[in-house]
Amino acid sequence: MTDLKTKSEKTRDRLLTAASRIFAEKGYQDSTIADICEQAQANIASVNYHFGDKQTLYLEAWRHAFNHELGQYPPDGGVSQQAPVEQRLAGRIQSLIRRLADDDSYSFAIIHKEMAQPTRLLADILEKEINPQRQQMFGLLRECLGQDASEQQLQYCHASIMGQCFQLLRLKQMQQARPQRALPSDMSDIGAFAEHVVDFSLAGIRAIRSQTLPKRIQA
Amino acid sequence: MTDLKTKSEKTRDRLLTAASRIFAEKGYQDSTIADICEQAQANIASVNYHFGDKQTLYLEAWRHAFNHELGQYPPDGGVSQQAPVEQRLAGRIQSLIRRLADDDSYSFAIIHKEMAQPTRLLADILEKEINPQRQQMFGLLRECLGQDASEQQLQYCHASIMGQCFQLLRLKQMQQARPQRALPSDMSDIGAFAEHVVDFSLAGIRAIRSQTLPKRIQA
DNA sequence: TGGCGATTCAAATTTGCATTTGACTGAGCA
DNA sequence: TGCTCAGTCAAATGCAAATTTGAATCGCCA
Repeated sequence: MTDLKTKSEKTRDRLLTAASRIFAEKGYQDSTIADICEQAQANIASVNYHFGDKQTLYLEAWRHAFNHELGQYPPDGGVSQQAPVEQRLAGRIQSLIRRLADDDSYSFAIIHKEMAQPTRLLADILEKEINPQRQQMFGLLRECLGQDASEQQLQYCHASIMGQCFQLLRLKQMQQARPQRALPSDMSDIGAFAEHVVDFSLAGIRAIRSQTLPKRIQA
Repeated sequence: MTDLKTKSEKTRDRLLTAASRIFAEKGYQDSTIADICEQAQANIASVNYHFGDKQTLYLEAWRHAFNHELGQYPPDGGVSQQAPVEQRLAGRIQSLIRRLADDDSYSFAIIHKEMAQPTRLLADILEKEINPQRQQMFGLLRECLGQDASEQQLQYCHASIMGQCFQLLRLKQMQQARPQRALPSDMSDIGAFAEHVVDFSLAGIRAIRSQTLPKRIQA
């Protein structure tokens, strides 16, 4: 890791790391500064010293997690721009799922919590960081579905894909929330699940597409 | 509505109704007893009198919502037991989506919040109430996927379907959380979305099934 | 009518947390 | 050696929200 100059930077860094982990695990409200500081081996007052308040720590922690994950998960999944569109979509889905499944990737887990219990604190950041990715996804879907696809069909297919991806987060979360109980689902083989979502979704998209085409003939 | 005998039952009922709505909207932590009592036109102390504490109110409110929805949304979606299995699965998915979309159905919205921010308070109830429905779903999926489908494939398909259904809740939630901003998705036509999920999912399931069959030939 | 258990109420108490304070530490430097 | 200043610390403060209390009220029935 990049070695840091002063002791304060080390503490600040530990705070950000612990905060992103705990915010991802419990959400903004349920996370306490005391807990974060304890896990970061820092004093309670260090949050105030380094960040001013809990809200700023939240924002900075998300940014910290997000930047940390940048590059590690290219949005295109490493698939060439020249590849067929379904392959590019597949790469994108796989990359997203791997990122969501990564126990050290907190930015999406925080978003997940934020969507369930909006604090509105991240709203601006999300708009700026997530919307571009969303638009790229829409572009791929438009290609897959054909030019006759309606805006609604695009949105629905997007929802179908994202819903499956986030379901993974939900199941992960539930598992870690109750260690003793029998697991409702085994999501340990992420690669297999990612492939499943790709196969399932591409089949779904082709079905929607083939519904759309006949309309053209009828018209 | 069923007329209630005593005034206390009325207050108790108003508390349960208000509580289930507010817990569904904000989750356990973010809901305050003061808010619930205000909306139920009851005194702060009435929660303590009727339920003892906030946790018990939470449990009772979920039960109240769940019972209230019983019958309104038959799990089979009104499709005959003799219908082809894909049709029965379709009915089930549609029924689930309509229920999730219903602004007056709180039990699933509370579950949704509970999954994102587990309080563990509902764990036992959920196990008892939800697992049967889950098992029925697995039965249908097993039929659709064929006898050669693995347990993992079943779980993955289940996750794909439930993920899409819950995505609707997520989007609804986000919409009501930020009134002014441009909507990320238009989910106003629930019937259309329900049909989309059915078409998308059945196509996905058939694709998984056709992957499975060849294994048998190879063997 | 008067008494009594069931409810309701406003006000007090307690709790859990974020935030603030002011004293302490230690490294760098003249 | 003594000054400065970024960081650290334990303890105090403040506040919002849950919980408790005890007095007031209601509805019913002897």
